[in-house]
Amino acid sequence: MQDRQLLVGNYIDEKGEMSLRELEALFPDVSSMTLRRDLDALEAEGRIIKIKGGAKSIRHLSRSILFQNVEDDYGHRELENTAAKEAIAEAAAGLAETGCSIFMDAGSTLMCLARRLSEERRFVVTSGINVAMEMARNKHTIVNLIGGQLSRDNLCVAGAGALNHLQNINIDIAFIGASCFSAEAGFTCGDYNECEMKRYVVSKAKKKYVLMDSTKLGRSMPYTFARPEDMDCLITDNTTPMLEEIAQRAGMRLILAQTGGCDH
Amino acid sequence: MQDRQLLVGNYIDEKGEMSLRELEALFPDVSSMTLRRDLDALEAEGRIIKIKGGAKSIRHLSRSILFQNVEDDYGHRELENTAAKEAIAEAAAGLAETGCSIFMDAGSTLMCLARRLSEERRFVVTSGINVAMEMARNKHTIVNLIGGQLSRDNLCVAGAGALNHLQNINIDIAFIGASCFSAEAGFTCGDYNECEMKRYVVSKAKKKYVLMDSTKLGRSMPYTFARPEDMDCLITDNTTPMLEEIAQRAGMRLILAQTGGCDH
DNA sequence: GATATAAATGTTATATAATAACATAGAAAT
DNA sequence: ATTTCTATGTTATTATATAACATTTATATC
Repeated sequence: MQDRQLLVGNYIDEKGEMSLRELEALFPDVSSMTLRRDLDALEAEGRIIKIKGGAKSIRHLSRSILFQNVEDDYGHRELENTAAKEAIAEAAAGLAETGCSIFMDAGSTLMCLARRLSEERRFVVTSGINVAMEMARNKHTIVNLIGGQLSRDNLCVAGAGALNHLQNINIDIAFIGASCFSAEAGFTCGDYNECEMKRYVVSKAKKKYVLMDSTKLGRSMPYTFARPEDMDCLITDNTTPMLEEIAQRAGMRLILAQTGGCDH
Repeated sequence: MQDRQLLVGNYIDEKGEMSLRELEALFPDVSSMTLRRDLDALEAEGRIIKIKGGAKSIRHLSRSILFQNVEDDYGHRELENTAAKEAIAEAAAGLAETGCSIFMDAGSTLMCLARRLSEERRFVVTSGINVAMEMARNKHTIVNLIGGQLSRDNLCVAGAGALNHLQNINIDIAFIGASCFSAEAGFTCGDYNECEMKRYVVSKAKKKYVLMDSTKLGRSMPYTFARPEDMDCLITDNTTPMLEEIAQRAGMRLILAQTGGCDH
């Protein structure tokens, strides 16, 4: 039956990867050979790829590919601190009201957020082409991509055209990523165009949230795009007394995202 | 040795997929167990994924994912007429001089072209976010992405912002895709914004090439973005006497791309 | 409604591949 | 020179995939 085949596909998409054993447990009234044949069919459709003892979801793989930021010379990148980023994204997702216009920055933390938001009807402006691609999965989401020069590093577009483009767009909520934060320099990033773009968004948006994991605390990059007093809220995974003081003085709310495991 | 492991990775990237047998033949002086362990390491790095009897390249998979145009309701799409598209792209690649500014449209044929162009130093403006992603693979290519609303169907951005954006960009060579061509309607496409964008590019570019496989001949879509006399050249995989006459009268060059297999 | 045909599923035997555990050789460190 | 570690090889075992055939279920045709 086609029914079961679709179900199998959905299960695999959901979990990312499933063993034949798990499938057998889920479908006890068909033989494992039938399930194998289902996997064959799904693979032929390009929906999954079979691995030893099970299968992986292509859709899921595509997510990790989009994450993988056109990999660096050794192929490893952005695998760092995933737990923190996921937690931060989870916390941010709670702040993304529906029915309003949302700006989403580029970067891996924002990509984590995109995954969580891609199920609902929304209007999204973004500077990240992987974010755009992820959000476009949902038929009911309108995705607007900023134009400009593409940065290989973080798949972010920025530049002269970007500012023009943003001029005519209203932003209710802006989710912005930061490369670093320090007391002296504020929120910084390493690219001039990107910095200008972020600064413009900050000046324009009604609510401004910055997403940054705690490893970026106390460091700085060349370009400052905002000071604490410019932002409504910082969502991060760890705090210091210093940071709390700065936040309090600037009237910037601090949200501490709980990472999955215990964190002592 | 790390050396061999890198080599194995490169081979797999190149061929997209390799069996253990093939690897054994390529590396006769190590045992198959060693090669297995290499595959384990490469998989841990996220470079390949192991399948029964061999491995697949993630980089290669990512290409098919980018192709797969945010799949339609049944997951199959754009697998049609791949041979023709590849041949057309191959012919077009020969026309893409280096050291000039190139516009690349969105769509699967253009994505085929992107794969071929992504090895050289270039300046590229594009409306396709998958095209942009593919081109960004090369460190020496500057990629400029048009902004605007993203179409789920073909991962194309277009709209008001796009025209503004294009205003300040000079285009030496434009590679444009077409959904349909007919004698009465000329080159057409199905989206208004996209049509305007294409038309603007055509008006602006010094050389204008249109890429279209022959299945799209004789049909038409709502919006006309160019007539034969507007274009310098049509690259396709098959011709008709009718088409040849039209081309001749309009002064549009016809390039016939040879598909791999014999085509009688 | 009966029969023929095709499609889907089940069963088994066989071939193939993956793993684990241990053995060996080569390189780096002391 | 000796130790230690890492990379590689060997083998036996286990698990998995495949192929071929048997059976059931659905579909079409008369």
